Amino acid sequence: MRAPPPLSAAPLLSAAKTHARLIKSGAASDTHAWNAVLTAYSRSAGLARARDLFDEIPQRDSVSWNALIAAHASSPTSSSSSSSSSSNALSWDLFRAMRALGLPFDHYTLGSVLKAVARSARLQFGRQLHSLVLKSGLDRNVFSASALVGMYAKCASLRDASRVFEAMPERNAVSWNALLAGYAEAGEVDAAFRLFGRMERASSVPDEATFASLLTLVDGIAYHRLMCQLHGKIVKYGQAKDSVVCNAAITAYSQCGLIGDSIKVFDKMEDNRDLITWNSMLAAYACHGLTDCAMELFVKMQEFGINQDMYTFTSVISSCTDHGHHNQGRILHGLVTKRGLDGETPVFNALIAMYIRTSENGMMEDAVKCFDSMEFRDSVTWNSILTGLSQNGLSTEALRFFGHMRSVEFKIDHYAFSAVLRSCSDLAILQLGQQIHGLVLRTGFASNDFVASSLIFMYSKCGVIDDARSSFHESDKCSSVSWNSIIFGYAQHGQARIALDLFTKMQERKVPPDHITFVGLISACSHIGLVEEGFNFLKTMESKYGVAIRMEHYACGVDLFGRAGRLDEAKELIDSMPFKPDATVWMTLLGACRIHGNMELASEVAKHLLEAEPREHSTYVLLSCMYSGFGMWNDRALLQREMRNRGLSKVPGWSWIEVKSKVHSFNAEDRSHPQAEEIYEMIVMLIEEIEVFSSRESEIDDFEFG
DNA sequence: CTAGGGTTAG
Repeated sequence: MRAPPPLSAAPLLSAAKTHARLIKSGAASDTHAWNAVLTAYSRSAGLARARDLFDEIPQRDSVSWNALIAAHASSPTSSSSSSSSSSNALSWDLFRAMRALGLPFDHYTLGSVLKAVARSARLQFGRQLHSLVLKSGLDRNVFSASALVGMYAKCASLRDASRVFEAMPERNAVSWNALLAGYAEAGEVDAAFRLFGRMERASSVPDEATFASLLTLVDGIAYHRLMCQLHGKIVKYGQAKDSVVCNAAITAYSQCGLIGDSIKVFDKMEDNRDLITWNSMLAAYACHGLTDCAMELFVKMQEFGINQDMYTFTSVISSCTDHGHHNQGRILHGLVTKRGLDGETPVFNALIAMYIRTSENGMMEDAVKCFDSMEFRDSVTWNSILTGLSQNGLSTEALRFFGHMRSVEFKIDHYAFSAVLRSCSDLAILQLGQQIHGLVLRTGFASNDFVASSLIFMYSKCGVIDDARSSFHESDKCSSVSWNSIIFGYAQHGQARIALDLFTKMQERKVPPDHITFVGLISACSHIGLVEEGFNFLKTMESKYGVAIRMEHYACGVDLFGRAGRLDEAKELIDSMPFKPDATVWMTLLGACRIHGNMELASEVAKHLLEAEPREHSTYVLLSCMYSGFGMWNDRALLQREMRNRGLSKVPGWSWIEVKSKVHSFNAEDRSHPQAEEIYEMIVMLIEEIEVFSSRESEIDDFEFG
């Protein structure tokens, strides 16, 4: 069970005294005094105590009912128990009971019921209350009208919220903030800041709630400038010391990459830190992968006697990023149980994600154990397991789990579709992928960029580039995600010109490219030998497009020169790198040495590789292959002995294809298939055809956009 | 007896 919330002793004590006096002195009719006790109890002793007291009041009036409804509408929430949803529902029931008794309601009543409706996002009830507000003329009351704005904003009906707001004869900061919070929640950055500008011009003074909402909009390094401007406004309106503003600022600074400023805000707070302050700082560390800082802060919180909650645990658990933190993760799991937080779905979702990240072998036992032990699972829970299976290459299990989800879960969303389609790609099972595509179309997820991206990936992997293109057309195309996939698809299919045209279209649509876009573009150029174009992307991606060059871009660049036989330039590129090249970069160069038969450079490169990753079997295989090509049998024998000494063996690669619901698999030089003769005959024919084709000039299709 | 705001997991 959960520890009860800390009670504020003084008001509770004096309320209890009044309560005792009321019972003893026979002042039963002093409803005013009873109501005061009711309010005090609901604030400091919890909902149950308030309900008991309500039953004791001899002559209940509207105020008694209002107080009880208000108590239900603001009782604390917990994801595990259904107490909040039921207490919200009870507010509504109490309101109906009150009216059935013929008691009049007022702006106090409606304010509370609207709050309860907003918290449970029951828009239909909210609309009924709206008509009551209008009928009773309370729409001119600033409390009722603001509560209405807040209700519509929380139910994500921003048009209604704004309509009520515009019709208000009188507004205060709460009215402005209610609408502003709606825009902030929906991520409507422009609308939110336009409203803020109006608020300033209307001489409404922005307060701490205004800035708390605005700060949540800061999301990514692109908001750096905006954050500076906001900081200026906060100082101007004297809100820089408010704890709620500071808490939001810690998160905002972290979001725009300025974790140092988050720490500064946190350090300055000292006297007015609350639980959310600590949780925000913890989340900032976790988000930046600063595991040690997060752990240290977590311990410090305990030393300060802070009552850690589910937010604390979800953050500190999510700071365990890799296998190195596996033990810390387990300890935290133990603490979760000890603190009685094992009923909290978000905490368990974080644990599942942690076990997936920190597992060494990509196995999912721990995560599945968590999943099995949970009482309340939400879509995040299901999707985490599915995504974990899919990302760890457990494709068959992912497909089976997806089937399970469909049979028990209420709704499959874009996360699930994206993951399961990815597994279809990995297995190259087109038929099942097409069936799931059908499901995607029926459920209306085809326009989602993530789903479309997986569809594009699947079709292009299965060689059906036209269907990949159709899926691209159906997507929203509003993020780089689907663009990247189609660019990759055409790059893999050797149609670099189309990939480059797509990049032009992407820019016309003002979709910002990211680091993955450039991997696609450079490798597209590499595949058809557009060396200068490819190198140009590498040279300008930082200066012209503001995308930082990463290791994989250098690997692409090495491939670009390497495939074209310009091995010296490939080597020069590696030498010019501002950071130490990793194994992939060297491996790319080694591959190029093999294609172009440069044994001298290959030996040099192999030295780097065997030093950096002595257990990588593919280095030995590539090198040994080259030795045979050059007839260097002694070197080959030495290398193979070395490989045996280190306990390494060649891991064969497999290919497979699905024909009429049967999967046929092959590995190199494999003649075990019953139709091997025919298959190899066909390969010879295909190779001839390819040679004829490539001797002609390649023709490029025109590409149309929708 | 009322209304708005800050922290979490894919």
